[in-house]
Amino acid sequence: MKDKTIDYVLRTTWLAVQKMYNEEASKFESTMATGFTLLSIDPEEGTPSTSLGPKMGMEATSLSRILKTMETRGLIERKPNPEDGRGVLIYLTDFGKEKRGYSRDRVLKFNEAIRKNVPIDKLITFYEVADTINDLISNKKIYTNEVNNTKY
Amino acid sequence: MKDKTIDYVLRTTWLAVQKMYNEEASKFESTMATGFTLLSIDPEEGTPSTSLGPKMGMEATSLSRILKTMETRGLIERKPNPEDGRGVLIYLTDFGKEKRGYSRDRVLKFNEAIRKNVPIDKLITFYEVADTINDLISNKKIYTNEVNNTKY
DNA sequence: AAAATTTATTATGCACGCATAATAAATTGA
DNA sequence: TCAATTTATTATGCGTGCATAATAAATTTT
Repeated sequence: MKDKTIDYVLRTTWLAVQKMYNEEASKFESTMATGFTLLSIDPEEGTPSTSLGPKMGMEATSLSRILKTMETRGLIERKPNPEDGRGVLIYLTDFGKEKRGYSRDRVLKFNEAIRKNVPIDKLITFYEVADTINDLISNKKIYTNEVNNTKY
Repeated sequence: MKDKTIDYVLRTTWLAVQKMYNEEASKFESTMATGFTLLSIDPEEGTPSTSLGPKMGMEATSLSRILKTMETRGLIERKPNPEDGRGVLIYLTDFGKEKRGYSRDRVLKFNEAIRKNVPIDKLITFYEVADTINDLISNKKIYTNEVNNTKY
């Protein structure tokens, strides 16, 4: 494993998690992204769709299609936001609340399993390294000093 | 960051890396996956396409479409494997070799930047935790003990 | 050797996320 | 106030990866 690049490790580990979540979600006719979205919607009151992107770490434009699919499947309802003519409030249906419970269970179980099998200090280091990677990328410090097109 | 779930950290960090690689690749009319594939192909001799999936950590079926696109774009040639009537050997074109150099540069620069900014012991821990996550998933130890459909 | 199984590949459909462009409403500025 | 800008949303196209099914060649079994 240590001879692999950092991007390889990140990529394959994430793909494994994604695959696992999608396999689990398929057991209750759902998907990973739908599950994550359900968990980001307040089950008690209208959730402004603007709040979902930041919470889930993705672009609003990516969410739009997911929400549309979720509405088609009867998991949510989109209602106009009375306080903002552009905006939308998301409401979970009873069906959506049911699926949300299943998703919540899967996410909790996965995260518990990791915490039980990884010492806390190592987990903290893992988070720190992820933070550093995100910082390096968002600060654009990697490719800025003159792009090198050397051929190998 | 520490209040985020492990899957959230993995997902968003990988998405940031993917986005960065795609932005870089677009500067030389390529994509991330094409770059990774180019780097897995031996520039000197025919590469059996069977070797690519394991090396890149993905299914052969996923690669098939990527290779087709790469051939269409003139980066590679697929020739029948004389030693196996089912198989295919991949050859880089000169154009493919040129793009391979650009991709190699980007991957090296990224991994160097991380290594310069993350102490080696922390990086090792990062790899260890990733290993543990992959093990837990592939050993199916997370959801096997009676699926719990409790509603929340 | 013939039948059954496995392996390599392709095609197709779907999920997930970004980029870009369009539209409409809200906000800012002159 | 009216124009310019910003913000929220949707639509669309594309890249990336998996699942499934089909096909053909190789291997194993009988």
